[in-house]
Amino acid sequence: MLRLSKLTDYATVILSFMAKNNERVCAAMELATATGIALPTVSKILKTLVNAKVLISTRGAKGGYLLAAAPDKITVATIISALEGPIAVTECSISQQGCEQAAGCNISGHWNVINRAIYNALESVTLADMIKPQETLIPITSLYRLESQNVSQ
Amino acid sequence: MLRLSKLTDYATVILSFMAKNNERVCAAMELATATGIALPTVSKILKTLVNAKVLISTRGAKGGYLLAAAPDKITVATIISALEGPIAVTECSISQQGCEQAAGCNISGHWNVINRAIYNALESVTLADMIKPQETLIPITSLYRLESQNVSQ
DNA sequence: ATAAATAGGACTAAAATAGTCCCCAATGAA
DNA sequence: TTCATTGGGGACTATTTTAGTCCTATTTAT
Repeated sequence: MLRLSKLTDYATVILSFMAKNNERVCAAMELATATGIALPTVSKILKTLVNAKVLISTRGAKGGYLLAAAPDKITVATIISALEGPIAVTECSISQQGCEQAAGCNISGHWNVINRAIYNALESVTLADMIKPQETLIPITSLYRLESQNVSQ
Repeated sequence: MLRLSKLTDYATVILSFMAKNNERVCAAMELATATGIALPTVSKILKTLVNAKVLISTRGAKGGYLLAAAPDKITVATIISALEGPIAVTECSISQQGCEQAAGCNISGHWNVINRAIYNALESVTLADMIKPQETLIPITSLYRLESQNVSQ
């Protein structure tokens, strides 16, 4: 299914909330309450996002978290790679030395083409896009074509 | 990292081998030997691919597996959805009823746009492409841009 | 000082994935 | 017609990954 982890999903929810409250420092506790995600989990995600420089943190009383850039400068690709590491579909695309079966495997170049296409798709959507009303963005026909895929499974 | 499961990776290796030996029936045992993947695992993957109609099987002595279509008609999207189910990045994109937090969540439409872009990328590469020599397909510049992403992790 | 926050990391629990095995069904050949 | 060969289906186990929690240290406003 080419799944994103739950934590990444949570991260987009948290960041969307923050983007709507742009320029305001939010404490972890506030974000947990607002999103309904447990505090320790929110906290873990926020720390990761700080390390990836998506957020800036302030310690101490009245501290909290703030977006490190404007919502239209933060892409989905950035968020995903912050939580999951490099955006690539196979192990061998990440480490340059390839897999054990490197000798018999001539297909890594093709995965790179695929990875690049996926990366471009993720790079083209920003946090600002995500908080826009969605009606402007769904071409109904595309949903139908996606669903017809599901049938084969 | 947006990972594909190992089984899917194996499937591409197995199918690539079969594509190179197109029109020849291959037994599971032969494929296991050729790819270095354990027989029970190969067998499991082959069964899945038969169910998804990517392969056709023949039982009994001299039986085995055959591609159900020409290599240039079998896309990577087909292979991936055979093994992993619908190609979508979030749970909520699959079931139409959305997640528990549906009320507060306005972003599913945006995931659909992303899913579609990814699906198109995967649909545009076929098994025939994958067995071509890879030199013809890697634009070096794209690799550099992909690597610069990895740094942030 | 003290209370309110984040930082870092260890740890546990739960879930998904990978891998194996067994018994059945089909088929071709001796 | 019997037997070796090959796939079909599914249960089961082990492993790995992911999710989630918790503890202690550090920072800072009041």
